[in-house]
Amino acid sequence: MTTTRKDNGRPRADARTGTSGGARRRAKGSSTLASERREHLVKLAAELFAEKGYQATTVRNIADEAGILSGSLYHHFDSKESIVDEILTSFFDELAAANQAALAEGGEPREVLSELVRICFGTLVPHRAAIMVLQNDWNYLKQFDRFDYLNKAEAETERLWVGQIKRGQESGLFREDIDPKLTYRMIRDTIWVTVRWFQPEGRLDADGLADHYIKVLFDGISQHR
Amino acid sequence: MTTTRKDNGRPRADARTGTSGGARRRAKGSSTLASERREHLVKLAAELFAEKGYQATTVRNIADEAGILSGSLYHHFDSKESIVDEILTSFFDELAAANQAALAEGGEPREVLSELVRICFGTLVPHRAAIMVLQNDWNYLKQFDRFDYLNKAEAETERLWVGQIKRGQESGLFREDIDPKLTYRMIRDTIWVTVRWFQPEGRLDADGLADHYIKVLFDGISQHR
Amino acid sequence: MTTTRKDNGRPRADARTGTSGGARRRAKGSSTLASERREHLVKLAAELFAEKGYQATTVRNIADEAGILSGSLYHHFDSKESIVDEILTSFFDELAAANQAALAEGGEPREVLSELVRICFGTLVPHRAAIMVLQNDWNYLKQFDRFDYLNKAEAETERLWVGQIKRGQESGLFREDIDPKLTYRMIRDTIWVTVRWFQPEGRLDADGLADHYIKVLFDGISQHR
Amino acid sequence: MTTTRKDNGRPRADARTGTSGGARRRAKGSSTLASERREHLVKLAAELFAEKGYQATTVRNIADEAGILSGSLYHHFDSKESIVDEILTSFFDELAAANQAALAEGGEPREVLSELVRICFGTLVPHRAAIMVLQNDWNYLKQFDRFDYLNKAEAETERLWVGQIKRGQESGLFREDIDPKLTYRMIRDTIWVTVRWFQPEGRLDADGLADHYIKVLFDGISQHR
DNA sequence: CATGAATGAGCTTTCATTCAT
DNA sequence: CATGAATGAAAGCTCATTCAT
Repeated sequence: MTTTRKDNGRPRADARTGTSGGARRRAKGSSTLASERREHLVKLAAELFAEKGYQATTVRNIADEAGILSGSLYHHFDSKESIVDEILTSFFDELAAANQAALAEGGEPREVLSELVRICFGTLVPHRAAIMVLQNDWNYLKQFDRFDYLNKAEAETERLWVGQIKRGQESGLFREDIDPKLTYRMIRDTIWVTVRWFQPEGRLDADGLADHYIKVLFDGISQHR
Repeated sequence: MTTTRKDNGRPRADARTGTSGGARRRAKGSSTLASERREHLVKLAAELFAEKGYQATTVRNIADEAGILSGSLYHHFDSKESIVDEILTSFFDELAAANQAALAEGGEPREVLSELVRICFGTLVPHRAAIMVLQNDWNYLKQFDRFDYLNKAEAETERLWVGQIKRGQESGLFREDIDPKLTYRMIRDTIWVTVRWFQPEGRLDADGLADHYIKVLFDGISQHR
Repeated sequence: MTTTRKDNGRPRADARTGTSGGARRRAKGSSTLASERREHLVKLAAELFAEKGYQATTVRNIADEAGILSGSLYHHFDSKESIVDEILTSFFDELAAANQAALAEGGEPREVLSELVRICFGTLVPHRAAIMVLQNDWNYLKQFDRFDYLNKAEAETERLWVGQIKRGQESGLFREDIDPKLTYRMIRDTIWVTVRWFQPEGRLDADGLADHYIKVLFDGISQHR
Repeated sequence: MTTTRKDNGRPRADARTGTSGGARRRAKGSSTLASERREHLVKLAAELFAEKGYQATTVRNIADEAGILSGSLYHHFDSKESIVDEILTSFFDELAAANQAALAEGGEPREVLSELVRICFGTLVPHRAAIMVLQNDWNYLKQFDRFDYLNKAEAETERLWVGQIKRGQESGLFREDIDPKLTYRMIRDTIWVTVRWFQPEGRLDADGLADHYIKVLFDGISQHR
């Protein structure tokens, strides 16, 4: 048995931290190479999923891009689903970690919320494909049990945001007449959906977008003298 | 020559205005009946597209829902594409008309913008399927030339919104430090994306949602003394 | 029951002679009108079969051409096969009659053969479609029992031609070293296949073609002093 | 990059000359084997096309004959069209090469023409299917752009034949009162159409047929004392 | 006679996946 | 690890034909 991960596609803890256990086990480091190959394939697939959509991307498309035959992909992944799973998992894991860190740092609700917004916008470039898939293909992917964990992660995120909004209302910082849950959803969607047209090379980069949005979010578009 | 429309799937003018020319022909009643049957099928398809997505919905799914065989659908439509085309066209036509009407009525930019927002939220229920398809399947559909007209319609809508935002800035009503185009896109996306979780039977109906969003949009979530 | 012929598609004797029995039965002559309508439809179908081929021509193509719906064709014919059957039958009947007449007239084998050749070329215009179908679609149609009669008719024609060739050889008019049956087949094919490129409006009309071919057939292309 | 040819179906030069480049690569042997499999499938398809016609032969028919599923054929070919394309191309390439060789050898027009006739008859057995398809299905296939090259090839062949006929007329060998183009077409058609009834096992083989036809062509069927 | 709706069988093609080599 | 061949299920679509109205 090799260390190649074909089982569930969910990265094990050590795979994410970068301290590959495989390297320790294999003097020659071949499993690390394998892992690099694997990550390369995931990246290629991600690009295609982002561009054409998950369903419209065939495993042959991915294989072609990698210069191999479609059947050969199954040495690295046990299904097309497991590839996208890997893309999504890595995104969610990173996001959750960043969110936790922001929370841990503490501060006024406005500061925390701003930081959460900035974190979201910050994933737009490194996790473009995952967000694109979530925006375009989630309606399809949600039917598979294997992706249930995404709903759980999202619920947890919602809990966290809504908590901050309520805290802001209680401390008199935020208006009383807004619905925390509703407001969270709108913020969330507004941010993620930008992935469809956002161009990192454009006039505004991700940080610029975040700043712009934070302004509007907290104070609206009206002129307040 | 028959009245069955299989050609381009784009509704004729009289079909959109509501003063159905077909009604006048009702003497034989067949053309109206045919049109009703057709509309019924479109509705069934729309429901399925909304729920499962365009690609994941098979023509057999649609036919099953209608209690006929898949081949029989082709008596009414040229192709699967032409069905979704019909759904989208009817949405865009109605939206464009409503937008024009709002513009024509005039008023301060804040009033016009509020009305535009309300119009958008107002389509959430009657055109749920079209909006759902646009959110979930546009990335796929855009590759087909036949849907190019949607891009044109969207460009026109953008022109209209951005015009109002700029007018508001010029008259000192809206902040100078927001980007009109960017702001429009965020508003647009924030509204349409709600289709994914909006439940008309829930706590807030479409009007309630609109009001809530208009508040946040103009004045932000911060408490302004 | 009307006099409309839906049964086997093979014209009854009186239908071919032109002295329509139907006219006698119906004072109003409606059946004659029906017959004209029917013949018109056959003509339209023939044109399409000639141009696109039998298989590639759909009953909808035919109906479209006639300005009716495909189902309506089945009031006149009981199947697509019966339409082509009618086209072929009328061709073969006329050809057989002309051949018989040529035989009956008698004369030297060279004269008779020339006449037979001329008859064949003479059908090129009035029976273009039938000949085209026979050239292009016979390989497909032959599988259906209903067209077996065409083989019999062809066998009879072959008997007749071969008889003349043999008679010519016996009387010393034709070379001894040619195979009668083989020669017949080549003559036959050479003539009919011209339907693919023959243009009645071109440099040579059907008679011109016949004369040209007769020259070559009897004396070859070599210069004989 | 693999050696499997799915692109245009037109054989590469080395595949036609017989000095298979694949043979050199035989070390692994896979590419040669693949090519053999492919050729085998083409042969099976050719047989079916010849017997039932191109349109009437389904890809399932072909797959059944090969003992595989219809979808599996698409591992080897792009489409049904590309299979027949391969059949026709290989025929035309070989014919063109043989014609060129005959021309290059030179000789009196009568000799050259005789050789051309013999070449045509000579393809009757090895390329039976291609010729059959051309006779029966060309009327259908010609509508596809991909087969335009066949028209060009035919035009080139015509140029070549007509040139020889004219040369014969100028040198006084052939009669002046025959139309070169017309004569060519009749010769051409007379030869190819024999594919419909020619049986290599019969009384005359392809050479016998050719000799018989050459006799009639040059000197006619009349007894010339 | 014609319509309009539907049938039912079949079509070519696609595609994720498997597996012996 | 990769290939090449195949599977098997399903996809969108076509078409001759039927039949109640």
